[in-house]
Amino acid sequence: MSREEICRILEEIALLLELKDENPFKIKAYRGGAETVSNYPDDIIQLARDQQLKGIKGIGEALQEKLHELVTTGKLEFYEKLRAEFPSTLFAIFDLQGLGPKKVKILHRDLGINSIEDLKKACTEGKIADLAGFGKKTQENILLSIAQREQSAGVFRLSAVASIVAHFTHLLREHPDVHQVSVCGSYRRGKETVGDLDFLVATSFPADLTKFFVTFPGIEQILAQGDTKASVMLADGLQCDMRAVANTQFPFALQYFTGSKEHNVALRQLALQKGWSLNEYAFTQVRDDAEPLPIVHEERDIYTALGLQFVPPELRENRGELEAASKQELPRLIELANLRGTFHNHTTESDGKNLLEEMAAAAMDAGLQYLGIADHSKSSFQANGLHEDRLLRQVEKIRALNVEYTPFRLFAGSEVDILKDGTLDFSDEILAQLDYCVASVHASFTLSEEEMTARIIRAMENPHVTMIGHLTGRLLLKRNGYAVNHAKIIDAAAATRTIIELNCNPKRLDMDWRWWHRARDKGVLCSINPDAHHADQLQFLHYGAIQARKGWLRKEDVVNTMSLDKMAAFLATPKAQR
DNA sequence: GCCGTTTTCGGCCCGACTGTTTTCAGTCG
Repeated sequence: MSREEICRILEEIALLLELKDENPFKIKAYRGGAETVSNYPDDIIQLARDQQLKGIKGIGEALQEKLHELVTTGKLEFYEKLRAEFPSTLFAIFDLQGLGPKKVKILHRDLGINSIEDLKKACTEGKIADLAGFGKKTQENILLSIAQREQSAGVFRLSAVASIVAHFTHLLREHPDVHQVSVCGSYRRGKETVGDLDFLVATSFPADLTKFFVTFPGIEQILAQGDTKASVMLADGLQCDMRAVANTQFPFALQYFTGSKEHNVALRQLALQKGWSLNEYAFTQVRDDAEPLPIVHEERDIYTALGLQFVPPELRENRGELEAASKQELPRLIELANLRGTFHNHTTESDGKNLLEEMAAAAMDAGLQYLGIADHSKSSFQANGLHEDRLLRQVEKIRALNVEYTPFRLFAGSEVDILKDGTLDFSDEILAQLDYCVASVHASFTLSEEEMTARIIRAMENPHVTMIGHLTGRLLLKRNGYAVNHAKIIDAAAATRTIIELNCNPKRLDMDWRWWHRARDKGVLCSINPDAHHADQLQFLHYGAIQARKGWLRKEDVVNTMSLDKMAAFLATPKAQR
């Protein structure tokens, strides 16, 4: 039983207890237990097996016993009994925005609703509006939520499939008859979400490879299996395809299956101009007066043959990359290794899981020169936001630690709430004592686009606001961002010299990559920030680099590529003169 | 269900917003 499975079961218990109207603090205890299990820095499975969980904060006697039962028997009687009381399809309803345990319980009890399908039917039949505590508006909102969910069904966040990609790629690479392996498709292009995974292998024995592929762990159903292609469905609904080609075909297949479709269509048109046809296997001559066929050893040679610069996969979205490549004007894209530090990180002082010192140690381990600490401000109650006195004490502590940490450096900041009217949660006098500040919206999401845009612009006009955090507040596949006029925000950012964050928490990836090219052209700087609530989450910078590349950003467009000296000088310069 | 220089019970995160009500319950961050 894996750590993830245990967490899922504890979370599910919490939901079930909510349905049963249990003591909310008991529910909280199960959630806390899941959190502890997920973040525990040691082998908590082994500790549970050896009954050595005593003393771990958040795991009391009851959870100690339950975890022991889970890891030794693979089952938990308490959970099985609880689960038998409700249909499993009921859980999906909790994912809908606006529906919590109380409402779900009423729907289940009074209308016998057991699934999203039942719920949708009841809504369209107008049965929901008559329920006590519900109304017409609620009914409409539920239908909206369902529509949004349907839109994103069978779609996964990039980070959610990363481990499957690594695992399957590894298994394929280990096979003795495989020469080359790559994942293709939207995953290779670094799209924020993917619908399926495409694996490509070069081999002389394709049929053996498709046979091998369908034996991979976690496969629930084999959708198709032929001599060169296999298609499978994993238990979580993720479809994985594998294609096997000859070694000489590999570069063509890699290019073809990476896409995007629109990029490929444009590329094939270029080939036709030279008298060649391009498909997933080769160039072929289609006109007598065609130029001689090029020799292709690797993917790059295809682009070269067409008179193009190599187009990195992240840019292959048919958004001007071929035109730029034909003029040799593609930007030299930023790389993860260019990052020297990062801002917007939390500690246990607000809702982070690691101490200030632990976050600093993780940053040093990651090879960073500096780390910005930006805990929540007081209005974010739910996140244990800091009042002025706690903030100033933290600043003092950071200054003291910096003496010891030299040449590494902590920057003292705050993730200050942008209040409903665009003013900030801290006064200018307080903000002036910080090295920087990230200003973010955490409440009043339902303002009109005009109001929300004005609200954020007002915050940017504050000389102490260094950068705007998670611009739209979106949670990928879960919640749309609040209404913001990106173009106006970008213009205001340029005018006020305010940095825009690329929040690289894989659930957010906000501001969206589609806007960065425009921001860059207006001279707006980007800060790639993990929004880390745990020391391990500094690794999110990896996703930030990918999204920045998708947004055509170069090293010079991203502030946290600056060396420590330059960064310190930059922050010390008044905002208007940066 | 967890926790404890108030240690075996009593407290545990608080406020805004929405949609339902006619003073508030449910949900969310």
